[in-house]
Amino acid sequence: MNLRELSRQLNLSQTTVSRALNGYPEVSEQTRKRVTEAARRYNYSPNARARTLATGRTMSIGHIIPMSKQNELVNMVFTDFIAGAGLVYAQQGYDMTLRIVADDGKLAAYRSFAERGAVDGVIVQSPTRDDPRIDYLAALDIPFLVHGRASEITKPYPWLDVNSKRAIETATRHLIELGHRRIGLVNGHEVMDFASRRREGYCAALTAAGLVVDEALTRSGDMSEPNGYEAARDLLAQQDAPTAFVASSIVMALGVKRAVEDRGLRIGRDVSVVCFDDDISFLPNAGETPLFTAMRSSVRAAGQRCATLLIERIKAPQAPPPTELWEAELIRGTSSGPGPFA
Amino acid sequence: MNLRELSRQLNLSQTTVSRALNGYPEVSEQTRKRVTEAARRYNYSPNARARTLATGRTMSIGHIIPMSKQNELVNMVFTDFIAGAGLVYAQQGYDMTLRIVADDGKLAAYRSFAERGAVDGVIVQSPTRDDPRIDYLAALDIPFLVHGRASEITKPYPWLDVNSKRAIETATRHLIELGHRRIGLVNGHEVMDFASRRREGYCAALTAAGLVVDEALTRSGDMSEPNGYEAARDLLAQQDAPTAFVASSIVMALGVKRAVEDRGLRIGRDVSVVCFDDDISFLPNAGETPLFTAMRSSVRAAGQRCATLLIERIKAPQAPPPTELWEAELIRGTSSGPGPFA
DNA sequence: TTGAAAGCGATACCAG
DNA sequence: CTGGTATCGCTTTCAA
Repeated sequence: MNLRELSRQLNLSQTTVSRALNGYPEVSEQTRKRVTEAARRYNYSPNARARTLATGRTMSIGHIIPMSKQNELVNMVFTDFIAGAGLVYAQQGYDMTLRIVADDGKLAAYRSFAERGAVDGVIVQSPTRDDPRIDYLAALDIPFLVHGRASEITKPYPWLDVNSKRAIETATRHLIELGHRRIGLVNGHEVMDFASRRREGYCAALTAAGLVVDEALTRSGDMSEPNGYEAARDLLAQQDAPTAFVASSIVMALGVKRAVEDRGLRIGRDVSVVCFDDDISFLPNAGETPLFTAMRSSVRAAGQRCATLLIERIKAPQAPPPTELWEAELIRGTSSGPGPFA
Repeated sequence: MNLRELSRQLNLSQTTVSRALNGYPEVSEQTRKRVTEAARRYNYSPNARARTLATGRTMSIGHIIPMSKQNELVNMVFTDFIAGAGLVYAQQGYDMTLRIVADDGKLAAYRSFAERGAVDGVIVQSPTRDDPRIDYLAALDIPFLVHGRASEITKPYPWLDVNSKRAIETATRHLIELGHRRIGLVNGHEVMDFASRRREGYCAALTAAGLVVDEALTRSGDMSEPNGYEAARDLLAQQDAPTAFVASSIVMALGVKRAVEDRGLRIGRDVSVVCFDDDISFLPNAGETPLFTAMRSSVRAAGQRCATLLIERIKAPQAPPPTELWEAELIRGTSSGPGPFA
């Protein structure tokens, strides 16, 4: 049953039926009732494809998820984020259009979404410091929202980010206050914006305490457990090894932990480890610590907020780009499980 | 730039341009070249919304993810499944349309996908024994594929399932061969098809060994760690407590483990635990054991295969519904971590 | 308050 | 091999 048939049954024009069903005020209540009843009786439901063409809106938001060939696994950061965003979309009548792509296909995927008008807006996740997607999307003139920031991009664009720098700064200061003087940094790739901000926080805390930043105590690389392990192992093997670590993610912290224990040291006694993360990827050996729970719900909250902001932007594209900086609470590990802790 | 403008630039009809771009054979190579070049030059890309209406295909597949109010977390089973499916979709030119809904909104969500023609096909996950979605979708005449089965539904429908019964049967037999005579079953809700099959496997193994099924040794409920804990705790508190457990998922096995240890018993010495799972939900205290890895990639594989089957079905709707039963390998835990093991 | 008709931007049939 | 034209099913002016 489509609109034409329905309107014929009712002896009304398509226009009127459409208006009645879409809640336009100029329809008499009586007609509206007739129409809605008939619609229900004939089980009419408007064709989404046609509506989409007629209105120019798809009522769906694009998300692109990179899946690197090597790890073969989708970074689960995206899971909770998507769950949060999806809740908001559902509530607002949007669907999520998801595409899984290889890392090198990301840009093309955004382009395809935007140019073909397949979605009404897109979310950009995990930007690099100079992420090309941002200019690209701005030029294509499609509403978007970045989860994170790209510090090298100066033109205003809409983003929501968590204050990585401050969080790591606080964490590092915490270690300094515990008496540590040689503190290792096990960071992600610093082309990633958040990773470079985390280094800034680390450096800021050291400097503020009158300590010098020793490059030999910092490492950056894949945010994986094995890489955290290797980094910490190397750092611990140095003479004058660090007595504490700042890890840039839980996953890496777990690698650090393993390296520490491999040397026969004990975390919390011989070595302190703190970490910050809104990357709640699958965690080898991570327990359901309060930390972990907090991470998950924090990412979900970010997803919700990003979705909300994006939808607002879709509805009011002229408004100045929203920017929102979240202050992360420093969560001290009180875990009784094998999670990372201070 | 749209088709009409492009065709005017070229002094060709829309028809010809469309044909040239879509690789129809009846276009002369020369024209095709002119067209493709112009398309590139003008950065033309066909409007997805219009194409969707014209062809009647959306080139997207619907997935519905229930998010129960209570646990507030999306069951991560879906993550790897979706990753696998998404890979196939991307490869075949499909997008995934995702909707997160409350448990009680599932049916309506499928309906909305189907009736409005918003997607070309849908995936049904975690069916109950008599899942209403199946008849519903069949009546709506939209291609679908069930991951799992609904044993009470007799009409043929397309599905892919893993042989839960056999897996649990094997696992239970394994325990019997170890000498256990009182074996507890910690199962999911048995309205879920897979859970009822798992019970069947459990019973079959016992019966085959000449043992009687003691209902007092079986529990079913939420597939959560706390529920696994409670179930096992209760069973262990009985006189004549079980000396071994079959858990229906890793998560529950972890609860069982906790209950066992709470009683001062040791797994592998005092009590044996086996589990089967293609539910790779977030695991409190689970390690990246080979078991776990295997689960994840198994679910991903299932996602891939389901996607493939569904797309085939979309392309050949008349073909008899495909059905595929996968035999699960029984993975013995050789984990050195805190995972569940035999 | 209602209706006629013009889009939306492609695809696809039927002629030539 | 190319073109004219109807079509997909709705929304949205514009007129009445």
